[in-house]
Amino acid sequence: MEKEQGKSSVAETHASVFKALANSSRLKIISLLSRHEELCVCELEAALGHKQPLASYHLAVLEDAGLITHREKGTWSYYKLNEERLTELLSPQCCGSLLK
Amino acid sequence: MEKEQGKSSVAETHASVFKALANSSRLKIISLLSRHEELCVCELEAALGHKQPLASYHLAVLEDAGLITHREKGTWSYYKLNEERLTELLSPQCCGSLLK
DNA sequence: GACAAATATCAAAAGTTTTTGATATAATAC
DNA sequence: GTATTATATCAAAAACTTTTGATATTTGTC
Repeated sequence: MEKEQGKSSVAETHASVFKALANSSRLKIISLLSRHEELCVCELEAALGHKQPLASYHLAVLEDAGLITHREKGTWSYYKLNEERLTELLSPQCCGSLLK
Repeated sequence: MEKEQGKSSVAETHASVFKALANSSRLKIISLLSRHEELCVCELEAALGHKQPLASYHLAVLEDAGLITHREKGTWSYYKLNEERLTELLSPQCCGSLLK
């Protein structure tokens, strides 16, 4: 997905991260990744009960927001949580209930 | 606005708070309220450059999410930040750049 | 009580995000 | 090289959110 830039105000910058968090499937992905180090699309797809393009879409949104990263190995894509970014954003309490 | 209930999972509950935060006008309201103790709709409306119904709409979304409260005095409504709720949700770093 | 001001609420329009199904690409197994 | 599997991307449809303008309600002032 595009590395769209040009957001200006503090409010806009923050709003775009909260947008990425504002969806329960994406929060489930974050939670799954917090317990698994790395997961590929087909594992997440299965865990969420989503069709593959939908899983890929949510992963792209999260990656765009800098909340996850991925590496490719053959035809596989392994996604990984950017836990640092998340803990610099959310309170320990909130991380405690979201991650784990 | 309605006190809609029935959200189930942790992910859904969290997603609904992040939805409220996922909009730059609402983050501006939060920021304004963090420096003013209380503001009425017409002050926020002016500060944001919004029409009155739009300001009321965003305030209702924030209040629904438990991020602000209000009291009425005559025909006026004074809105106030629920700073506790915000600091239990967001990191000190994030509060630092959002509030103030 | 007529008038104006502050707010809420409503329904429709405009805009955005999510979901779907189809297709493309690349790697691996036969 | 054919088939299969994992993924991405696309365009259209469905769902949802935001914005608007109109109107209603309540309170305070003359």
